Amino acid sequence: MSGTELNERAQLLLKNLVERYIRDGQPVGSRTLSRESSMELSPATIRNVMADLEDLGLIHAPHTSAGRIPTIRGYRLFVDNLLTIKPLNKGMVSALQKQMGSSGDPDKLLASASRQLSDVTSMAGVVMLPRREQVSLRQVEFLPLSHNRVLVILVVNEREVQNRIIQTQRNYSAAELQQIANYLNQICAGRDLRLVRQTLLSDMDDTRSSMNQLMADAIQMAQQAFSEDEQMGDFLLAGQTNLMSYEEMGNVEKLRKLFDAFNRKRDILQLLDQSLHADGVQIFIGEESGYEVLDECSVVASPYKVDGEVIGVLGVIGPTRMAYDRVIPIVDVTAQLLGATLNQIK
Amino acid sequence: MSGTELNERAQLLLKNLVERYIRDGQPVGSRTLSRESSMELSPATIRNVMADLEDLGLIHAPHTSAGRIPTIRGYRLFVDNLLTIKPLNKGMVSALQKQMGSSGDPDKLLASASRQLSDVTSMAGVVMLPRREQVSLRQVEFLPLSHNRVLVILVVNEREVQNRIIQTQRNYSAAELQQIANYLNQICAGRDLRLVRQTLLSDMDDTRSSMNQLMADAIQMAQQAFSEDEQMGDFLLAGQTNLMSYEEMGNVEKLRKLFDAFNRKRDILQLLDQSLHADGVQIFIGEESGYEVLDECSVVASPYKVDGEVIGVLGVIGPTRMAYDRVIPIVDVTAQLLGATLNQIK
DNA sequence: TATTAGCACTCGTTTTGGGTGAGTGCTAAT
DNA sequence: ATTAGCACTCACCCAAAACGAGTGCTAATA
Repeated sequence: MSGTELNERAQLLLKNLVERYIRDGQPVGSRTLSRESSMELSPATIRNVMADLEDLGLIHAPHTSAGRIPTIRGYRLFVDNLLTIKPLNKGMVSALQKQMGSSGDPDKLLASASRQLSDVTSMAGVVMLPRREQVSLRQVEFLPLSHNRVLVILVVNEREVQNRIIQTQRNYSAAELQQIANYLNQICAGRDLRLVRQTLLSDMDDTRSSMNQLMADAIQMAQQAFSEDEQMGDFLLAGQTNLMSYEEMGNVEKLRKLFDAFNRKRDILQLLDQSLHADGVQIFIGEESGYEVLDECSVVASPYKVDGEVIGVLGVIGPTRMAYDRVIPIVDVTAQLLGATLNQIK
Repeated sequence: MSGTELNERAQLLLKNLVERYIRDGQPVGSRTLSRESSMELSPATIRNVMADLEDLGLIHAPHTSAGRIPTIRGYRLFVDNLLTIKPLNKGMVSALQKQMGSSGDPDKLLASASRQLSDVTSMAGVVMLPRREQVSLRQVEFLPLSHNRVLVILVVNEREVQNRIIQTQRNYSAAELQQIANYLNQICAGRDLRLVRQTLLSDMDDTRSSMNQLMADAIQMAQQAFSEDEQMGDFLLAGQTNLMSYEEMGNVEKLRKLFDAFNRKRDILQLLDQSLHADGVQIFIGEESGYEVLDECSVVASPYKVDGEVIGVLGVIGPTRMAYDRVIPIVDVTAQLLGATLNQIK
């Protein structure tokens, strides 16, 4: 019984313990477990087994005379080996399907997916926006504003519209700007934005003298207009407030730190990034994530694909004590549905 | 002493009481007030006055043997008649000025203003986005997508870019779309979007037969593209998490309701709307706002103007017990700075 | 040898109750 | 009109006691 291996009985007991604890949040003792678990064992026997489980660091007692609760390692073992996942029933799937809607707008879809995740799980839903590793320029347009400023509209990746405002040396007329845009569209359309920037840079040196002024201006303007976007990825979060109802979040100070992390975005993004190249559902339990603010949270995440290629990650953030058997398939299915729906409107 | 009028002494006492309570959050008793207030009065006398103030509903005691705290009406009287506002020192103003920055982008400005409000006051800062009562169309552009869908880019109000995706009857080539856009730009540019929609509607009936197919298509497309935006106003909120540190928000359930209201947006918008046509700083104390979630909050708001015309509202949301003498000028000045800065880059 | 009953023990939680102190309202004296 | 004096209230703190869920260990049992 000692050593590092777990016999079947111990595993089953651990499973029961974790399930019970997830159900009602109280430390579970030997008596309870004896009644609960299908096998007929006296509390005393169970106590012996639990002592072993504690030695292995899978459960621990918050104080001497309390029942046991799973440790992070306990949850891990549970999730990896012991969990029996409840497949979603058909109705559920098609409800999700329907509710996702199919508005032509991908942004709306992503938002709807994150809301759905949060609604269905009563936790926080998160959808990481597709990373635009390479952004291919489709079209650029310039409109004059007052005070030597120009409104730049970029259409990239076939369908995304960005706009920014740049400062110019002098006032350009609408016609001049049109000409400049035409020129840039000619040489840039369909090409990657980064490449374009490099090309322009060398172009400028090469042919500085040989170009007419307008062309030179065009290139200068493009430098500004195409400047690095700088925005590290982004994500949509829904249902943060759901997290406020869990007693493990009763501590307002912790809650605040968590919400601050959501606003800061960076940590959450880095974490989600880790699931980007995994396949299938990934689970980070408590401190495993490596981020202190997520100490008492678990993250269930899955990449979603369009055309067989991963373009983003979605998932759920909630307390460590969550119904993994229900949440995992929900995240899984939502990722698939989102992928499929995005595929349709591609 | 009885009746509904307050003599000078009672007012001064109330002022001291509110100031003291705002400073350290404890119910304040007669002894404290006797020491604190400059006039020489024994605690007993002060108790008599306080009894009167209580009868008038300006203060109340949380329990028999505690000091008094201001009621909503007490705060109101204090804010309206008793408050001595600390003007901001020059350094503060120019610091705000500088920090607001002057990036050409109005959106960034608004965001920066709300962040600033929250940083400086340690509460939540809010900036209501300019209402686009009438949106004048500057330019429209169509780009073909797959599956009979078209990406529409609208430039309205000289500088704002909107984009949406519409579904069409058949596939149009880029050239066709270009033609349609040209046609629409000709007849619509510079005009109000609502008017345009109406005009198109009647045009369609009038001249159905006389037009060529493409024109008819154009009008149909415009119907979709210009369809009512539907988005009720919007606002930018910063520093919500600041609110989590106030003990009056210790109650997580209340906090959750408040945050939900922030997400719902509607209530907050309606409240801010009320300040839209007021001039100068407006203050809603506790339940005065009429929204239950704001029971223990006050809102200090001010409209901001461009070109002498009010285009939005900004302000601060925090606990009822806030330093009004400091917050009011901050909101006031920020509104003016924001207006001025927007004016510059108009 | 594995299981179990029994038992002393631990320790968080709840209850009780006295003491303290800040603050009150009332009354009578100034 | 103001104030001193006084009895009273009540949240808060602290310690002791009662409680009870659960434990580890040991010895008996199948």
